[in-house]
Amino acid sequence: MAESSSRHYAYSRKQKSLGLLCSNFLSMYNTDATEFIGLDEAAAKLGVERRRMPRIYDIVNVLESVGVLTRKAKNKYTWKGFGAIPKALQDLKEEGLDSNLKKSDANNNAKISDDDDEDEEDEGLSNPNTGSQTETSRSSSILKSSSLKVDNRREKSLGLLTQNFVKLFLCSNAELISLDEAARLLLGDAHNTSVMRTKVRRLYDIANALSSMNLIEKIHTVDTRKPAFRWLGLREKSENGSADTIVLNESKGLFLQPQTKPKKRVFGTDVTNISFKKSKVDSSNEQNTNQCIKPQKPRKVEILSDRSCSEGSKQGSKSYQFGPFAPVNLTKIGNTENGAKPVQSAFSFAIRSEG
DNA sequence: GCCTCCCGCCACCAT
DNA sequence: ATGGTGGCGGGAGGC
Repeated sequence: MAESSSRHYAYSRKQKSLGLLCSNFLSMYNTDATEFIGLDEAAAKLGVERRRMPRIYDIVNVLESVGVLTRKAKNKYTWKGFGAIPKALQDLKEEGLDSNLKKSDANNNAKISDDDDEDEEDEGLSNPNTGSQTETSRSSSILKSSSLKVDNRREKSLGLLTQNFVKLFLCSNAELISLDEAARLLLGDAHNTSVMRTKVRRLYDIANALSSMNLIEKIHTVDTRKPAFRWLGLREKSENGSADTIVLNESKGLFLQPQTKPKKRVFGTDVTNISFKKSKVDSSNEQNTNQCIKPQKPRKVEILSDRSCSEGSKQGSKSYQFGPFAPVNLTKIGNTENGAKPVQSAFSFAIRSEG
């Protein structure tokens, strides 16, 4: 044990990060040729040692949660690809909304009010056994337990947690959810600090994997410095490249927010200010690059995103774009120097009020 | 026994 | 120093 601390700096933790591993995993298999994936083989190709197999499992579980993979058998997965994500999200959303209805029924339809109590607390993602079926309902493999006992193990699985985490975004109008809030919502209400801490730890894992797919983005709020996640979902770029429209498939532009200055309230946190910043991963010398960009409102915003937001993906620019999970050299930090950044969308978190 | 992977200690690192 | 991040691997549950 003592030696673990004596590890030289010969290597960087980043090189072993879950996010990077996930990126590499994705770029390695994201081809038409991919059909089946053997975890041992994957580990070997990625240079993952045996003892680090748990990391592979972590990734695979997250990927499976969003439809990219499907478990076939032990150590065996079927590659579905990114094209399967929309459908998976759709299902997830339906599941979430469904269970949501059951719970709060016609209780809070027009929750346009403001207040501050988290109305999404009833998100219906907490229940342990009662409504658990809704969550894993059609998740194919995940549920194959068939027994009502819903293994404790399953309940705490990274995969289920991932799905619930995603539902948080899909089923609410929030685009931004703080780490704390996510942990709280996903846990119910932790009066136990250690339990919360553990949950948060898992959230980091999930977030890293999801980030490498560009489904979410990690950011920091200015005032409290607390970490938060921003839903990116499946984005579509307009020819302009300026409009970062979030298009969750056929779901009536759920996350699109007008600029009607919502009531800034981000799950408990008062994120009044947010400003863009760049990734820390390859932040060689970009400390001055992160000036506060001011939209049009007088309030400045500062978002410290770990993984830059807009990336110059060179894929077809018409349909969905799953960020370029950069190969080994990751860190894209596309072009981030001019204003014109889609900062606005950062305001989209408020309660959507539309008529 | 091997496959899975939950759990949380504690080092790392930005502030 | 503080507190967010996250590598890491022990160990337990599930075949």
